[in-house]
Amino acid sequence: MPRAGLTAERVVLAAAELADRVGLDGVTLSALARGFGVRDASLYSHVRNVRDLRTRLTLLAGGELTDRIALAVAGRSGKEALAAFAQAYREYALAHPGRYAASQLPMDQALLAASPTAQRSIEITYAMLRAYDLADPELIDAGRMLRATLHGYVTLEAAGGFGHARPVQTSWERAIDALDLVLRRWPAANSR
Amino acid sequence: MPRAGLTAERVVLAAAELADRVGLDGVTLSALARGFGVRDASLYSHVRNVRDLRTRLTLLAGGELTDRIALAVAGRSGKEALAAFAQAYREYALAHPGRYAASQLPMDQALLAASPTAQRSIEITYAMLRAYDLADPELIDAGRMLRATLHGYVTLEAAGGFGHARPVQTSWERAIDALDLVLRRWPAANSR
DNA sequence: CCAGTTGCCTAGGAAGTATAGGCAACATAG
DNA sequence: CTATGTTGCCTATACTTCCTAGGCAACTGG
Repeated sequence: MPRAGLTAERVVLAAAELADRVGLDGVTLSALARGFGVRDASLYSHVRNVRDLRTRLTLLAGGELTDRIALAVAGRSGKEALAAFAQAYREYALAHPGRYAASQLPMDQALLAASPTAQRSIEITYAMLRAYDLADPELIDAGRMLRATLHGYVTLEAAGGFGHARPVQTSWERAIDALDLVLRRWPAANSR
Repeated sequence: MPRAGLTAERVVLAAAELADRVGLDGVTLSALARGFGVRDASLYSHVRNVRDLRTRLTLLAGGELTDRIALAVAGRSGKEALAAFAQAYREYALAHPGRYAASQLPMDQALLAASPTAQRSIEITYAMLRAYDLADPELIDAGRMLRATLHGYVTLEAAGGFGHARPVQTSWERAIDALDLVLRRWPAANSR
């Protein structure tokens, strides 16, 4: 039986492509094995189990998303950086829905803490927010809100949640404006 | 073989409770059948298939969430209504993680359009936003952003995405303040 | 070349989804 | 009450997915 030349990397990449094509739920070891022309049991030589595959996929997609964002915000600050950040984020999610979904999967906290990519993602976000003169602890609050808004937006969009005739792109641009506004005037704790 | 007295409603309710207990992924016809002390095949007398079960679960959870929100905002306006809305939203998600996840599942658009609950949810949201003097098309944009932020927040929270030591409740309160700020000063299209 | 490693396979089992047909509990009409 | 039609349960079965164990030969390195 000649070897098919599989490696863990190749398997994960194929999983990413399959996720984008048929959705994350469609990524099974069985489907991947069929794609490679091998038996499903053969994949266990390269990934430990489905959970291992998903973790690797999460890290791959998270890394890609972070790279995209880093490239987009490089050399920019203020609203320009925010818009670039958000645009890169949404474009990645639109172009790679399965990868994006994988990037947001809950993951073992220890693995997450050990991931250079996760750290980098946080640093890029905070660097951008510091240009709005935000510092601890407002930096944390604002960072969380930013992430929530972006994630919520692309998730609802992907789920067909914006059914109104109003073009989503227009609403998106308004949302970026709104985010810029609150980042410039982040509410203090006693603003109520 | 005496009948176990199952109905579709009972099955869906059990699914909701199981979802909250073990997560939405753990809701299987097999698990439900075990809970009722019947064979899995028996459940097909009450639900057409897994997809039908999920759709019913989505509608149930969506209705509960909408009821909670409606109750919370009744008689309130402005920031008080917003805070009540958001609090009801997050509390439901925290108390019923599986139900909440089910409420956000993509669903057949035709079924969604025919759902009184979905319509009601939209109406409640827009009623609240009108108190901020928002009108079409800003109403749509703002509504989308509100939903995105809330959904993103509770989703990231549930996935353990807010790992920093900063208490999430504090960040949450700041996010509501931020939302109130942008709703009061919703950016116009030419604000750039 | 030889020995050790390992990537493939088969075999098999567990769990979940789903269909078909049978039987008796159930509901309803006369 | 009885007869009849309905249907909720079961068993049997098939398929899919996930996973483990052991065997064999391709592969690697000395």
